[in-house]
Amino acid sequence: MDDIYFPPRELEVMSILWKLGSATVTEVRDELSEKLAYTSVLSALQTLEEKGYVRHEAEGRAYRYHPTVKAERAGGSALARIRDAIFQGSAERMFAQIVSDRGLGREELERMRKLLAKRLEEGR
Amino acid sequence: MDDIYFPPRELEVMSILWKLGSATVTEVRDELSEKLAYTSVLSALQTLEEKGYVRHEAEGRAYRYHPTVKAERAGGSALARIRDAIFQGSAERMFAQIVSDRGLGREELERMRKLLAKRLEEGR
DNA sequence: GGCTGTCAACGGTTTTTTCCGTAGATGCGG
DNA sequence: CCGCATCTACGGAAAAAACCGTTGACAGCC
Repeated sequence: MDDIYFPPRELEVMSILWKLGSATVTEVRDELSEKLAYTSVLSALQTLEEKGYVRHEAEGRAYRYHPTVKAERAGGSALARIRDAIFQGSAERMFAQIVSDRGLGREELERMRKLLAKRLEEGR
Repeated sequence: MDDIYFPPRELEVMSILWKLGSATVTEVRDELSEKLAYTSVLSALQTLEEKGYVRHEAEGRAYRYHPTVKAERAGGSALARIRDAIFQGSAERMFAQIVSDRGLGREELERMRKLLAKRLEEGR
């Protein structure tokens, strides 16, 4: 599949767009962890647009940027890359790493269990 | 925790070191998906060493490179980054994405179920 | 000793990523 | 209409990443 990859800053910008659904330059800027110049944020968005990961439409005088890639798809690509490169292709090992997170709550784990159970049924 | 991040090529090199346990420049080179010049591979390893992710020892005339970071730890860091940036902090959503992979076999899913069950017990 | 092959060091080019200053357009309040 | 604020476009600097040519060191072989 075409492989989606975001360098650190571009990933942070995409993260904001996924969270907000869409955003203007100023809105992205306000959400960033570090305070960057307006033009820096604009540049990032323009780069992402050039790569085809976002599009924009006019909104008053400003542009509103929309992601053109779903988070799930980017996530799938990123997870596959990690699974293959770091866990040597083992989804199980990757899963073990996720599950070992001490910050996981009981409810969250329960919902994972349900999801897995459902997947085991349907999958035959 | 200190955040571990590998750009694409460096990740591929690390992947090979994790797989083989350790490797010389030539061995890494032979495993690479694209055929790079010897010096290109050496450069990548030297960069990684500068960043502290590998170390080397003499082996005959050559150097043998060892990862100084465990795959699990790099994996944990990468997964946390994906969870936060792409799945907006939801391990559950991330998990759902993993589980939706059609390539997952029944046995693998079963072992995941067991892992999760165990985690649910011990966690109180 | 001279030749050959393998190796690391060094330096440099190219490309990508990150960041921002400046300039020009436009809208708004007075 | 003027000044001010807000926005995009443009270009470019700076840093990081990717790649490799050249050089000199050294070992093995004849």
